[in-house]
Amino acid sequence: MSLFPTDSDTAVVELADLFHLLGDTTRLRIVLACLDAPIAVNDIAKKLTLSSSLVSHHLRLLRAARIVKADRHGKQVFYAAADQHISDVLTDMLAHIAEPHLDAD
Amino acid sequence: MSLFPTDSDTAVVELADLFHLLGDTTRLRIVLACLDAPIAVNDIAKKLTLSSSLVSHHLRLLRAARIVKADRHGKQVFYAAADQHISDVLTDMLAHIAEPHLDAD
DNA sequence: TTAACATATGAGCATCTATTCACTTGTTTG
DNA sequence: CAAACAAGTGAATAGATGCTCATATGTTAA
Repeated sequence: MSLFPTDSDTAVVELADLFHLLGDTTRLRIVLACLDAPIAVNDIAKKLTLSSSLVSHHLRLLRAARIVKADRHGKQVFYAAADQHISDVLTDMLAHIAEPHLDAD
Repeated sequence: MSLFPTDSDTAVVELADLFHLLGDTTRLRIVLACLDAPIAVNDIAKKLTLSSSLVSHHLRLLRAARIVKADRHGKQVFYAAADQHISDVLTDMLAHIAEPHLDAD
């Protein structure tokens, strides 16, 4: 297959799913909170001022898409970015935002 | 600021907006269609079997976020990826999908 | 076992959004 | 000018989804 998949390719759906998950502010914040070091659900909730219920809901989706991975230590479950590509994607997107642009369309 | 922005940072909102736009299958297909070479609205519509109205609606959003850029030639308007970071992001995400993983959570 | 804590999950609701349809705007040619 | 073609836009709607609340599951300590 070519570098970028064609219309009917299931990879498009997979790609869209991943981007969709990162496309929510709350969920993106949760991912960002997991980037530096593994962090427990409650600590994410406190850090972002969210209910642990909501954080858990989002982590469920993020884990299912393998954007984050879970690691239980006693009562707590620590979450971290699943692989390097996740932070690479975020770095690229930040670069896109930083890209200089004239407002000439 | 640190590599990755903090909670209240407006960059988080900007990032989420970009991901949100790529998080729709139709819109993502449109972006992918613009990657290889500039392509006219009608040609995108034909290639993806969509109404040109729908394509136009999506391109409006994609252009506003500077994911694609527009170039008019006569009656037609050609769209292309706005900068290299966009295809970089897609490449990274594809790598994430390709990442080997055991289904052990 | 019971209690306390940490995380997970189901249902309901309010909000958002992708799509369609009708129409308008812009461009070139006759 | 009018006609034909390309693209853009507004409104309406059907479906998706993030959040809250209540509850359940899992883990450790007493």
